[in-house]
Amino acid sequence: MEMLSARQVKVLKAVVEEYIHSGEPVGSRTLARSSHFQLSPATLRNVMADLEDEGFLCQPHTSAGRIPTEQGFRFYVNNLTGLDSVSPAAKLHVRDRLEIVGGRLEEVLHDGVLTLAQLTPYVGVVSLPDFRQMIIRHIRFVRLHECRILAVVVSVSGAVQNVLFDSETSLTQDQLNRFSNYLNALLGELTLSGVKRKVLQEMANDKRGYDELFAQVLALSRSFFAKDPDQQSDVMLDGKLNLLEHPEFANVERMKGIFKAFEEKGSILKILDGALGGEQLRVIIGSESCCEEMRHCSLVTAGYGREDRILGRIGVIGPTRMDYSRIIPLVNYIADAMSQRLQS
Amino acid sequence: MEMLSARQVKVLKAVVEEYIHSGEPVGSRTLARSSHFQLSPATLRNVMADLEDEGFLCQPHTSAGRIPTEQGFRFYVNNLTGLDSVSPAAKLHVRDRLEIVGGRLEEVLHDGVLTLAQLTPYVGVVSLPDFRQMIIRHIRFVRLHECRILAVVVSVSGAVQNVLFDSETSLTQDQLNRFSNYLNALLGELTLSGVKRKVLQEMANDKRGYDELFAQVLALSRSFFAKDPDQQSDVMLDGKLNLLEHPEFANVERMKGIFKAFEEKGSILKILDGALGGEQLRVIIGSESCCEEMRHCSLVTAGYGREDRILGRIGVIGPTRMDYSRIIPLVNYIADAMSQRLQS
DNA sequence: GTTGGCACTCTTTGAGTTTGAGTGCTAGCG
DNA sequence: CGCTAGCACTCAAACTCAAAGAGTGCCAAC
Repeated sequence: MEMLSARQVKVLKAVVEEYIHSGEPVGSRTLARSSHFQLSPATLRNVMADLEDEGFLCQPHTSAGRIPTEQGFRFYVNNLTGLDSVSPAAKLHVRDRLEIVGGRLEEVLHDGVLTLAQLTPYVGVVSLPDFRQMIIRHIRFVRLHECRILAVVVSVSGAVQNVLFDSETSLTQDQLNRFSNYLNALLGELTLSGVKRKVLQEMANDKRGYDELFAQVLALSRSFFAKDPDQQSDVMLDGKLNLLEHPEFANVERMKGIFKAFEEKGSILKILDGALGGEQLRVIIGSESCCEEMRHCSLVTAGYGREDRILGRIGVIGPTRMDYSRIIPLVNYIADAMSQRLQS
Repeated sequence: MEMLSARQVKVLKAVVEEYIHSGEPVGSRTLARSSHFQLSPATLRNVMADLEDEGFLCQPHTSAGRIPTEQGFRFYVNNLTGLDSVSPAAKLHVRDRLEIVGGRLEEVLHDGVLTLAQLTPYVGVVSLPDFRQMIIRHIRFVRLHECRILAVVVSVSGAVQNVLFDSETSLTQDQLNRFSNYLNALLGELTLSGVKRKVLQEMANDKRGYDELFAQVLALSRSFFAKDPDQQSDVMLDGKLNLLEHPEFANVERMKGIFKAFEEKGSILKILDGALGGEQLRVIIGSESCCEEMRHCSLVTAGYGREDRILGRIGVIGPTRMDYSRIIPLVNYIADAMSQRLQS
């Protein structure tokens, strides 16, 4: 890729912003008029032709204006200077909502996507942490029926997960209570997979096999872990309807594709957490998501979590023609606010 | 409404079925050709004109064929004879899926809507039972943090509900276990609201105030019931995308309205459970739902539950032009199968 | 009561035309 | 050498117009 001249950069930026604003291909005349260039349309045409050669712009058809290519958007986003700051009203909105909501992880996350869907014309999205990697506060067993047992697993961040499984022998609730106590005493700062590993390890070298209670706890744990809460992580979406307001999605076919991608959340999850490098902010533009249906969408996401550990990502999905300079700071702000909320 | 002659009924039925099949307004010629009437188009025109006067048919514009009005569909549905029987393949599908799925209420219901969404080109819908009216098997309390407590409520039909609340005093898990045991011993065949009523009653006439443990259980229960799991009932939907395949929803505006109704599930719930008369089968056609957005949709639902008590309704949402004679038996079949599954 | 015929209505389709926005190119200016 | 004005060209969108096709209503005849 060639180095762009200062003027080219300025023109590209103007084209992108005008296009984000209007949604129409932008021509040399509009650009000359609306913008504060002291250049004639003819000159701008030359510059734009160069930018097209370099792959930053393209034309839907010969007699139309230019629209940015993905590469154009990418350049624009990478060289974004002077981001908008989050409006005080939005800040208030975010804070207010977070005040009200209870401390359970799911509630906080749900509140986050809801807020994003309200403050932007896009879809709010958040990936739930992989439960197996969360640090467990405790596990309780509830006897449902004969051997049928419900395990209630609570993480330190307040996520609650129910896991249904069968034990090998019928146990009373009293026994289960004792087992719970015993097991909880064992868990230090462990993740669910950590506990699993520890339990399996202990079983392998049964040097403590003489301890009756311990053996029983292990047996139960094995049944429990066999079930493996393999729903792993998940995503929440909100504001899908927002997308319908955008002219680029008036096309029913395109809409169908996107909604299909939303329905099977796996693909969204893959995009969100794929290559979990853990950068704080991430912008995925169009086909960069490697998801055919999401070709016309962009994602702006930020990691949330406790201290240095990123638990998941929250952000928005919208058309590639997204108001990046407003959205990026907003997503960052909400991710920060949520992280703080989870800290407490 | 005038009495219809046998011939009028036959023509109306033919028009409805042809329209359900093709989606196009049906004209006198097609009707004369496709159907096994021994009548000329001209005669059929006369009959159809009469049916239009009576309000059973209408014309989109003068030079088009006729389409059934809601009244026409209503008559058709009410006088449906010779319903299709459920195909063996569909029966197998339903049974197979129900075999696999676990016994938890939510799982069974979710499986039901999923199956409907797969077997029909419509949206599967089910209303979850009002939790407050379900008979409780037991309640467990789990200490999350200081006064913060998680109640796990399990119904006899296997529904599990988590309720988060704060107790007035800090309690240990051991205390909570004892309280759980005590409370569970109390619950007979009671619903959650029944338990609530009983607890409040006992508190009022505190003739047993001397019993320390009992007093504490009551105090905790009060905190718990203050929280009141007021999410009450809820609906699950599946297969929303199916609707996009129907030509009548190619219109983006109309689609938007329907999806909006889906998003705020309250309105769907109201349609489903509204006037919970408890008929086994119910067909709601177009504006009969009294929901503006659902004007172009029909619902076919059947009640499911245990023995004589209807817990909720399951069925499909589709265009008014729905294949009623196939859908009605299918919905009935699935509701029955689910009820049986819940029985066991 | 039923039917054939006919005039009429209205949508749909496609071809042809116009309009307008926008481009590329070139010659000329400072 | 960079910038600009002008001009020819392109193409999509909008519009008009006519023809085709589906269907109706009505009337007279069987």
